[in-house]
Amino acid sequence: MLSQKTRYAIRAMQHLADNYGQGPIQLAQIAEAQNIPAKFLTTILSELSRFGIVDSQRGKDGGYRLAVSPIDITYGDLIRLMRGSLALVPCASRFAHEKCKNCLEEGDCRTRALMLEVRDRTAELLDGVRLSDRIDPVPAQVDDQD
Amino acid sequence: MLSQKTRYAIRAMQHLADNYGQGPIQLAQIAEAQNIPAKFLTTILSELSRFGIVDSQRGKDGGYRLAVSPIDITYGDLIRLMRGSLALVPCASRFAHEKCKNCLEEGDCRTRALMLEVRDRTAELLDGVRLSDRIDPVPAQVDDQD
DNA sequence: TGTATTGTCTACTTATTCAGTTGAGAATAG
DNA sequence: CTATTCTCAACTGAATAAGTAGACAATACA
Repeated sequence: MLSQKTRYAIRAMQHLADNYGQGPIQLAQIAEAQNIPAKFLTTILSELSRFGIVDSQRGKDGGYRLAVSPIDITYGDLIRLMRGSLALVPCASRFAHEKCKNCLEEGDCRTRALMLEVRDRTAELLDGVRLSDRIDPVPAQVDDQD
Repeated sequence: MLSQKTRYAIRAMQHLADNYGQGPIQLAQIAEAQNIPAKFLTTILSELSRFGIVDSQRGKDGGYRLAVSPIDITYGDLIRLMRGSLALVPCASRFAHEKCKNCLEEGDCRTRALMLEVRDRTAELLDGVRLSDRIDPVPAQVDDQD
């Protein structure tokens, strides 16, 4: 699961993408529109700013804007940035690869091939959609069946 | 990421699958072969037993065995059992669907469609491989690039 | 110059989850 | 009836997540 913080970051970035090229957007406005606790959002936006993916401006009429065109930011980028990896297990990560603790040797691992496949396919999907893409919302789920 | 407990559960189940039809396997043996803390494994196996996916037998020469043929257990089943869901966000889960906390209305959600696609594709892969399948291990990763 | 505004940063706090242990108990074989 | 093996509830300690507090820095504008 994505953490709450990652989800907030995604929504904040969508908000900035929707207002790209329109001058700085204030934190308070994002917080309200996206239903994110304002104080927590400061942590998140400062972090994104340190990552260099948003620019910030202080003082009157200050705020935040994307540092990069929304066409150049994928959902995969955002999740990797906030969470470190798209993979289900450390040994199946491609950018943050490390040995799974207490596991057998990687060469003997019975699931790594499958986990790599899942991570690759997930990356393909998440890197295929950009912040500039308008995604049609799917109707809310009614049934309760995963 | 999968929790350590989920990863232990998967390895324990693989061990039982490898010894399917050969009488009960003792916890201590699984723990040693799979490098899992024995006491923790009791918690895990008892849980799996309560789920009805393994049978246990107490007393001398007791142990555990799969309650179901390994051909009828997929990796997706195991992860869902231990983690509750394959999805990246609660609202994209199909079997454990619930609203994401502090989110916008589902009908307005900009990422749900994408998250549903990821979860469906992940499920397809994970439910396509069974405990009975012998997966060829992938050579250990050398480079560090996810 | 100075004051209101808006973001930055470090350091908490509090809640939750994870990982694992303890220890008493119950079934079974012999 | 005893040794073995699983069962179960409760507990602990560590890590992570989620969020808050509050002092500080930059900027605009008067």
